[in-house]
Amino acid sequence: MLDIRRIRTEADAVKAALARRGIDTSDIDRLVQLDGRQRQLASERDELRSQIKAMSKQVGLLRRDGKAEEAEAAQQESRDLGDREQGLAGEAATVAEEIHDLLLRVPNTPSDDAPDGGSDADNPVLRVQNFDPDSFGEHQRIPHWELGTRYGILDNERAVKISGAMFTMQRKGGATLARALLQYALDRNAHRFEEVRPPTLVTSETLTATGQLPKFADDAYHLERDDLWAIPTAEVPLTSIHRDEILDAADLPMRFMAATSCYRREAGSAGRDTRGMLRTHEFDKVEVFAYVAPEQAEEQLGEMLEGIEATIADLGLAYRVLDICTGDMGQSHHRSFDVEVYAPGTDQWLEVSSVSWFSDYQARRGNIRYRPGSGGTAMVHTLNGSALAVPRVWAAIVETYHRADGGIDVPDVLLPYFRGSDRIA
RNA sequence: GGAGCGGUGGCAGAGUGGACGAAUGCACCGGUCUUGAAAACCGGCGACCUGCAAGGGUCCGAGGGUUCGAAUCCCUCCCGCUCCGCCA
Repeated sequence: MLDIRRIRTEADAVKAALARRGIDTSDIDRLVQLDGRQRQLASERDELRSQIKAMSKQVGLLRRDGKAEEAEAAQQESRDLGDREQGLAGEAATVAEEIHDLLLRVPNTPSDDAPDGGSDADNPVLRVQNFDPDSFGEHQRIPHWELGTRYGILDNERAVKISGAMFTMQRKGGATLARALLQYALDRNAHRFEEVRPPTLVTSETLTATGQLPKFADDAYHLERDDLWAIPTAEVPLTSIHRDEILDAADLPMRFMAATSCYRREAGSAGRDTRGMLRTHEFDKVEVFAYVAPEQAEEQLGEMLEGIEATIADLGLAYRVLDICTGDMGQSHHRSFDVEVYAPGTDQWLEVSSVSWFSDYQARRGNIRYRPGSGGTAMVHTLNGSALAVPRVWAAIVETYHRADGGIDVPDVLLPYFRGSDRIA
């Protein structure tokens, strides 16, 4: 969430920044108004409390000195002050609640560097790598779900029987490929990031810190009896590792990575990309994450993007990098880049990674601070990126590595994970 | 799930209705001493809100309640430990 002090002192600048997302900014006006009222109420209450405290001390002294009548009078006066204070407290609680609810729903302000735009159609393509459209043969122009069925490495029919629509199951070399990709991505990043196996069922507080709650509750799986949520990405538990803590500046940046299953209800997506495994309710992903001091954020962002590009490039896949525009950014994002791989079978660019800088938006929601050299405490910045989202990379590999004479090769960098085989199928 | 015991500052740990935001120790920071360091000694040392400042206010797991006054009493919940049950 945004800093209420920033909203108070720079309301116009905040509104201008949010307007670049193409959203209504009347919430900011309302927040400024509520904030003024809250501050007024707080100062009145502080004054009353101060009087009550002084009065109570006097009561104690009077009673000790045996002056019962005077003590009784002071008690009565203190009671009256207490009643007034109660009234103010009630109003203050109402105002505080409205402020909190509003703040949780106001999105992050985009970075000045983020390009303007209204939708994903406006995202500038920063670069295209390894891509030559004429290099693909007819045998590579077959969608992965056809190849998957042909070679028995994808069995979605049975996945649907087991779990319903939009679930997927890989078998044999296809299953090996999915697991190999996870291990490959972890190994690629192990020199920079601490490996973590976090819980994948989390509390509402955890899901609120990253921004999925309260606005996007419908997108997540909820286990009602236990009030737990299935994570949509490892970003969720990783961000909450140090929630409600104050970090030592010397420890920053702190970097974590995790391979987890991710669960998404994907409401409203039926009918598009539902074949194969491009869009499913459950998939595996390796996520990289960092807590940094604000001045370290841009460098960390560049480093993450670079690492992710190298991971994809070394798999021998064509990819491109998009600079996400203000109209397409997620609620919590301050700056964001997408990496898309080229899937020849369907002639599509598939989003396999999103590298994002959240400024202090998530840190404030999760109360994650550090002690800067200047003294006191300040909010950290958080960043994360998908190091490798398995299903779409799986699809691109199966299509790209399909041989003209039949069979599917293992990309060189994955050979160590294939038990001596050099064939996926 | 049942029974018992707990939850206090970075850590350990006192405090069971009245000057407690909280003793003490450790850790940490500054200083004295020393060629340097250690030791010793002196001083400092929580977070947050508000205010130009002086100051005022909030926070002892969370939320409610009793009281003139709550870390302290009562209720609910959460978490931890021990034992039992169950279990990969």
